[in-house]
Amino acid sequence: MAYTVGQVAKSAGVTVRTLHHYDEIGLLSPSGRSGTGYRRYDDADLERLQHIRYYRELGFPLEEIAAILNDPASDPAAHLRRQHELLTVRIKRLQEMVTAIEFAMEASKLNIPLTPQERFEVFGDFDPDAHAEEAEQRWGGTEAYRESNRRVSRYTKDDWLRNKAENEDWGRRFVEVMSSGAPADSPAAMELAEEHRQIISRWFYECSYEVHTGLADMYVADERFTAYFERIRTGMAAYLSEAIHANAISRA
Amino acid sequence: MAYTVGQVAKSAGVTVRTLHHYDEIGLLSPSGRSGTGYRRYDDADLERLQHIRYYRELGFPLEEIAAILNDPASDPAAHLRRQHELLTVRIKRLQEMVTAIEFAMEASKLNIPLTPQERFEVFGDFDPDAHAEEAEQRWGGTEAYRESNRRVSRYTKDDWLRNKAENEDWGRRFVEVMSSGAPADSPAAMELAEEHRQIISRWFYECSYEVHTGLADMYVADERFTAYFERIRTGMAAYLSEAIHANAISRA
DNA sequence: CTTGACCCTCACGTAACGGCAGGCGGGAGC
DNA sequence: GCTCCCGCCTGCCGTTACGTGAGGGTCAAG
Repeated sequence: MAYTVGQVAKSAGVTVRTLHHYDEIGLLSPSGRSGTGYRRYDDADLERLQHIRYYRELGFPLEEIAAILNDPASDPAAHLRRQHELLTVRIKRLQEMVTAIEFAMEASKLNIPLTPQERFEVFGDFDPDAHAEEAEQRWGGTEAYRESNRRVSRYTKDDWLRNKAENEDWGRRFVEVMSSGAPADSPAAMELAEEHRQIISRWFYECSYEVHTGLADMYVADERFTAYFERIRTGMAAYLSEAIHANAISRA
Repeated sequence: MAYTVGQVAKSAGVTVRTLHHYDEIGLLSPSGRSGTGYRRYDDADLERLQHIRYYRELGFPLEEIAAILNDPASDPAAHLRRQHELLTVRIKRLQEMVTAIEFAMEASKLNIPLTPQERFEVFGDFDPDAHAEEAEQRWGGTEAYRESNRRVSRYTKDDWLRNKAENEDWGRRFVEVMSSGAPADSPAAMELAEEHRQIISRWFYECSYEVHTGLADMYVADERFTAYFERIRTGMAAYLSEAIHANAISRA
């Protein structure tokens, strides 16, 4: 039931220095000391540290965390509730960022210029004068980044040409199906919609049916995307959008 | 097509000082200056800033961002792909944190002690010696936090007593249904499972059917949770779990 | 031609630790 | 009982990513 700094640091995923720092500023002082001055943490200290870690992950400054944790009005359960709420808000925000990236990616693929607002919309929508920053240290050393780095750098100039060719080939065949008079929910059109989805998944990002229909909506909702497809073939934006929706429904 | 620092700062959601800083360290130098020395940013600068903001949000140190962006091997599209991937990884991690909170909340509700590993599991699973930190500044000023604060602090001692009473009342009625011999997928049992879900939603966090079945699984998978329910009534853990699952299926 | 909002360059301040120096403590192996 | 290495201690200076003025030009609207 009593732990040393090293043990606490290891299990909580922080450094000893961090625990020293928390002690210095009075955010987390161990409940006791050994005869020789060693810090001794108990289970209550660990619970407090758990809350500290979560609030830190959510971006709160230490001073504020101290204020929140020392507030006698909110017990441990209240903190868990608040953390749960803040986490879900945050997840929502990251999901919006993902959507924004997908939008930017489509725009970049189709050579459509973005306005400043569109580029930064997702950053500027909470408090007009308080914006969110983040400084997650040493992410560069994590698996996720290395993996991403490996994948991204695998694309060579050659790959790009192949991707372009694949896209153009798909476009030709899609126009053919359109011209044949087959409806947008015909097997042939749906098959090409599915191929469209798989091309995105292969070259860009895992494109679920949900994400795919999101793109479809974008194609008809945003006039620049619409214009891009209309230049290829009149009515293509709506037709493609419908085919994507039909495909998503039939595969679900 | 040319913007001043102030305009860029406003639309990108950063301060002028930040842009000055990026200029100083050579991360983002405006493409030109006016005759009187004013910084002039163009669209390419904005695109670069967009990438900087996303990488920052993902926690990369500025130096590394500079290295990534100056790498001739990866074009803008490659950055978007990488950001998309990193964001989804991050979302997954936050979702794991949410689950961990739900676990901790149930444990706290039922007075079950957690081991250090369980408290910090979610923090310690990437690189054994490189952990993720975050310092999103001024979150304390955002809407999300204030809202959360308002909600959490609304609970008074009185509320807690009411919550406890509500829970006990539910428990009594649940045991009654069990004793009546009705199967776990009977309307009566399912009705009480639904009520269980709504009590959680009302008092703790929005508990979807998915989250609810997650809890149900926990009740039978973790012996401490099982033991808690078994002390109330033999077979209750499995019965409750089954009722929750049946309820979720029938409502979906 | 003034005035207020906006821009410039220093330059010091801050938060949350990282990292090292210099020194004590402790337990396991001889 | 001694040694040896690892873990703990307390300073203390360094770093990142800006914040926050100070002191002084600039630009457009009235």
